[in-house]
Amino acid sequence: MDEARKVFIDYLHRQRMKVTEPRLAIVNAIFSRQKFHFLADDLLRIVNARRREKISRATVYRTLALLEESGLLRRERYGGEVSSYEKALHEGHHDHLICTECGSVTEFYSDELEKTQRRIARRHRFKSTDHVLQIFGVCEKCAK
Amino acid sequence: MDEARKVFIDYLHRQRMKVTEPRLAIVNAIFSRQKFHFLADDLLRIVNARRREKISRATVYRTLALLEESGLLRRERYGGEVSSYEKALHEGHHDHLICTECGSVTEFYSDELEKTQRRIARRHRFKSTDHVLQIFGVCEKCAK
DNA sequence: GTCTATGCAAAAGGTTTGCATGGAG
DNA sequence: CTCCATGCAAACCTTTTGCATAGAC
Repeated sequence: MDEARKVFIDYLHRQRMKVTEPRLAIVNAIFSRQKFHFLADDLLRIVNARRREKISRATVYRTLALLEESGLLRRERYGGEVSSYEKALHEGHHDHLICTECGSVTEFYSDELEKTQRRIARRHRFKSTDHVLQIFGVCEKCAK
Repeated sequence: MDEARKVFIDYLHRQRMKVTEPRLAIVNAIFSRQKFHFLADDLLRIVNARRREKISRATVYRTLALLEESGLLRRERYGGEVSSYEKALHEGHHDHLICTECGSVTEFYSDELEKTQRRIARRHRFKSTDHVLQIFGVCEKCAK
């Protein structure tokens, strides 16, 4: 996605930060791939796979933080110890079905669910801004 | 709650593990308090507050693991880096309203929500076993 | 007495940071 | 030319583990 690249560059300009090669390489690595979720460590490996001058772990983490601030990524932790990152460009909030067998994550969106949640929040006089719903279980493939 | 203490002791017996003073001190500290959620580090501080012979961090973690295995606690991670533990005695599944201002956690249960989730899982041919729903926002108190 | 639990300190594992240097603007 | 970004290594922080000793059964 060149869309993401553009958003990121705009963000850097707005913040008077520099558009550097390592930063671009990282956004490209993330958004030219179709996977929605990944771990910092996987990204490090992927982005450096075909490079002579390796990008350091520190830079990967620093760039992930920028991507999060710019709204391009969302950082999450599913019960595990490591953070995973999710692309946020394909916006429109959604929730997750997480397979405990193979670890696959399926996204879904349900308007009904959103409405129910808003109703619950209202009932508790809670001003909700966001939510995370993870349904754990076994996906179709693993169920066979 | 003496209920929890009893369940824990039974569990230890069943596992041929020892009922030691530090273990009892930890269950008591957790279940004589009304809070449902806490961090390992807070627990360490609380349990040692009035003790001459301090319980070590290692023992606290080891005991928390036992309490989790025995079903008395549930371990969770809300986006932060540290685990928090939730008492599981007051059973019956429930979800959380989490205030991003003061960090307070309010529990709720909605049958309608449960049904909707089951419907979604079915639609995706996903065998759900469990789920976690966290609604983030601002609680009534902090909203003022 | 035996064998598990404890404390201590060190190890782990993911993430962050300080500092000197390299490179964008 | 001026600062910000990078790499490296060390620091961090929570949690886990190895080992010698203390204590439950």
